Amino acid sequence: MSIVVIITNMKRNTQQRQVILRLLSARKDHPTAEELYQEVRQEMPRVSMGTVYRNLDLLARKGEIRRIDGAAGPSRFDPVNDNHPHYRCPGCNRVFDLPRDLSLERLVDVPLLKKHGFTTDGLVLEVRKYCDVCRAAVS
Amino acid sequence: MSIVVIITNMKRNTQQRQVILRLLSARKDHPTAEELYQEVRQEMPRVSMGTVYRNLDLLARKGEIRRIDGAAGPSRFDPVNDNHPHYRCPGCNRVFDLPRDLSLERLVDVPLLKKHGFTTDGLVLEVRKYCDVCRAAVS
DNA sequence: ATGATTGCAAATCCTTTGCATTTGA
DNA sequence: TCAAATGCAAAGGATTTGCAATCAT
Repeated sequence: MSIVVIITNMKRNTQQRQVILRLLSARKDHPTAEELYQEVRQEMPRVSMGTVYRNLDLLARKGEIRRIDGAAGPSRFDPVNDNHPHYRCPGCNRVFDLPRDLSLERLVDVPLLKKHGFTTDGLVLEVRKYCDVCRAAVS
Repeated sequence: MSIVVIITNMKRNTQQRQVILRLLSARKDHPTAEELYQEVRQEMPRVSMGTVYRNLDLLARKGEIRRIDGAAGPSRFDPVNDNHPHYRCPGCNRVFDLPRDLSLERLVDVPLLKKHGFTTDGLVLEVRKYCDVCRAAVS
């Protein structure tokens, strides 16, 4: 049994935070912090990268936006060059293969994707689950 | 029309390369370069991080292993906090939403995942396709 | 008033790279 | 032999952080 308390203070609705959120929301693609910084700078020339990063992180942890990068932290490597799906342990952040019966083809409608012109090559599917070690640690 | 030539020299089967590949293959999880480096160092104390990185990169580009990190490059942010799937353009590396009719539920067998204890929260599904801008540029 | 947030700069983390030396084919 | 690959150390890009000043409540 474990109780997780997420402390996400965000007590002030600053100019910077509003502008960052507004500009991010106005975009159809999904910009990097740097790209957003350049845009924010147009209307707030004195804003700093630190502020952009801090706010994006805060908003993401509060659940108002989402950070999209399979990778939390450094790159990981798989000896098998294949599109098989992975899961990441929220505890230790390590990555593992899904059990063999949960193959990509069984989990994902690959033909439908192909019909729409998306390549299944380089496909990324990552889900989450506590690994055995971390599960044991909290029980 | 564009012809892509991938030049991946790898003319020598060095001690370092063999050890790196053997140790990576022996693992069930998917280690970072740093984790692998620590392991390689046990049997090759003089190996350098540069060599580990260079070999992992070489092996990945040759297709013998796979680099797994949704993120090529810096983090990207999505104003919608939601599990919707994305595609990445191989040309400009930007990230976009899939068309609405390709919803997560339509593409992925979420119930099957849940039945196996995987959380669909924080799920990452990323496919590839050239964006309109890059498609126009090569045609 | 006062504590959250900022700008700034330095620090940190991960990764790549230049170069002289070593080594596998 | 001799280019590929290494070790080392320095550079690079992305992100975080310490701190004094500022600003929202």
